[in-house]
Amino acid sequence: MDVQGRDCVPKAQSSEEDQMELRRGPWTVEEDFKLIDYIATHGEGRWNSLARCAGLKRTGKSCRLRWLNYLRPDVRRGNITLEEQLLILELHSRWGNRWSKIAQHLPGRTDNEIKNYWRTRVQKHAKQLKCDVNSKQFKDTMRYLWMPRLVERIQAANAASSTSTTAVTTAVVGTEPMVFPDDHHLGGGAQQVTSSSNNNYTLENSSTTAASSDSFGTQVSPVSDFADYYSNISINHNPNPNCLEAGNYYNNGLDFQCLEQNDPWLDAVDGSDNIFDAEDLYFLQQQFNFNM
DNA sequence: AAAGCGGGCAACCGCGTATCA
DNA sequence: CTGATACGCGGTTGCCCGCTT
Repeated sequence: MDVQGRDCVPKAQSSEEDQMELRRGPWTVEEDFKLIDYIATHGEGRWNSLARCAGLKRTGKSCRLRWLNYLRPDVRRGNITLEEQLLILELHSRWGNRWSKIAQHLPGRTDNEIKNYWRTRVQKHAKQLKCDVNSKQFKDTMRYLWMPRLVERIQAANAASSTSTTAVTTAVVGTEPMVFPDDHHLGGGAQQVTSSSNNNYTLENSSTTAASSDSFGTQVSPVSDFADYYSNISINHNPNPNCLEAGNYYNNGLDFQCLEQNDPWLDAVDGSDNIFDAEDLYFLQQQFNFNM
C-alpha cells in the first residue's frame, strides 16, 4: 500500500487541528461510513493522517481500533463457537495473555474479542471456583474437565450432522497408560492414554494427521501438537470426528478440590457458555467421585 | 413500574517497539 | 546515533442492556 503522501494537511495546520476537539466514545454510523469509504479508496495505515483526511474528528488510534475490531470486512461477529473456545483455552494455556497472537489463529476474531471472552467467561469461572485464573488448579480444571467437555460437545454436534465411525484414539496425558471403556460420555470406543516424559501433552492418533489441509489459509505458520490439531477443528467446521475423542484430555489423577463444594460452574446448566449440563453432573460424579 | 445491579462489550489509555528522517 | 512519529499490544474503563428485586 502506498502510504507516502498520505498527509493531506500541512504540518502547521495539523498541529492546529491536534488541538481541536476530538470526538470520543461510541462511533456513529456516519463516522463508520466515512472511515469505510476512505479506506476503500486509499487503504489503511498512517492512521493519524487518515483520520484527518477522512474528516474524522478522531485520533488515529481510535480509527485503527474501530476498523480492526469492527469495520473490517472479514471480521467475524457473533458467539464464540465451541471450537473457538477450545482453541482459545489451548492457546492461552500455551501463550498466556498474548491476545493478538491467539487471535491470529482464529481468523475473523479480534484480540479484543478474545480478551473480552477470556475476562468475562473464563475468569468468571475461575472466580466462581475461587481459583486464581493462573493457578495450576484452575489450569488443570480447564485441561482435564473443561476442554474434554468442549471436545465432547463438538463431537456431539458433529455426530448430529453426520454419521461417524468411532475409532481408537490415543493421547499422551498422564504417567500411566489408561484405557477408557466405551462410554457415551467419551464418544465411544476404547481410548488409551499413555505417558509423556515431559508432561507436554501431545496427541497420538493415527487419524489426526489426516485431519487436514491448511485450515488457516496463509495467515499463520503451522504450530505443533494441540494448537495445530485444534486449528484444524476450528476452521474447517468439518473436522474428522475420529480426532475428537474426549479421552484425549482426561483426569490425570488430579485433586479437583475446588469442584467439590457446590461449584457454581457446575451448577450452571442452561447457558451456551456453560460447559456442564445435568448429565455432566452425573458424569463428573461417577468419574471423580464428587460429593455433589 | 422503577430502581439497583451485574455482565458483556466497545472504546480508551499507557507503554513498548518499529520505522524513518 | 538520535529524536520524532506511527503502530501494536495488553490492561482498564465506562456505557448499555437485561435481569432481579
